[in-house]
Amino acid sequence: MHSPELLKGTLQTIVLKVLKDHGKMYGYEITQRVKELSLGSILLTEGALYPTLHRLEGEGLLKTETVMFGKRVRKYYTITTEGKASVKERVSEFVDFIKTMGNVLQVEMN
Amino acid sequence: MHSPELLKGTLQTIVLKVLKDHGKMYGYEITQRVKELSLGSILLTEGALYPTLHRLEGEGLLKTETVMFGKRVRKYYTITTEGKASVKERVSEFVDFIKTMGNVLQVEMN
DNA sequence: GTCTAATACCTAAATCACTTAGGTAATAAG
DNA sequence: CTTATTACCTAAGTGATTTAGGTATTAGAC
Repeated sequence: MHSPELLKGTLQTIVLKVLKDHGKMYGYEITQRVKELSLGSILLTEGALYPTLHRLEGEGLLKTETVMFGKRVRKYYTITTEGKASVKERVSEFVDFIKTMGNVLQVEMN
Repeated sequence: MHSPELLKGTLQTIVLKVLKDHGKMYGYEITQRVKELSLGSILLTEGALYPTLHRLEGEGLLKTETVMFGKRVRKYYTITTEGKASVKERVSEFVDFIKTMGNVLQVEMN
């Protein structure tokens, strides 16, 4: 586990990117995928995730579809065209940030 | 300028690392050095910097020396042995974080 | 069969680093 | 003499995230 402070400001980008790469997913599934991709070091909390999903939906970057799975509800999220444009920008902004931090901290990031 | 949210959680690491690399410095000088190293994209605000310096001093990671420069006060900060250990840890933690983010966002950070 | 862990959604109060917005004062430039 | 820069500082406000709750279904262990 990383110190959680570093994660701040990256949650939206992570959610959008994972949804862009893996298509239709529901909230809980996103937490599991991120856990997998990060080898267990990024554990999204539900208290942060659900409000973020609702916000991204409200901004038109995600759209939803509620499905009954037996008696259990699943709310699937898909990225919109607008969301794809946004994630592209956010990821490249993140990469720029990392390059800058590499200069400031004088380390190689690879 | 990067979106400032990404910077959250990195301020202490930046301050400690810059002080480790450049030796004795005062607050204003740190803002200028960081601005330089980041090619103008990281502009530390004083409202964040000074409380951080005081906190790091309180934790024993920095020590200070106040010098009169003509009629102007300058408070020089130096990193302590404890601070050096801390910065080493924080930087490698940051590098780990970047690697993890590289996996999650599926991008090369170099 | 029932108890716990995992799945699956959600909200709301509290936290805390940081921004914003102040304040003081010396020096340099025009 | 007025503005920009240097140089320190504090405190209220902000906002993303944590913490701490709540509801309910399904699977596995004992």
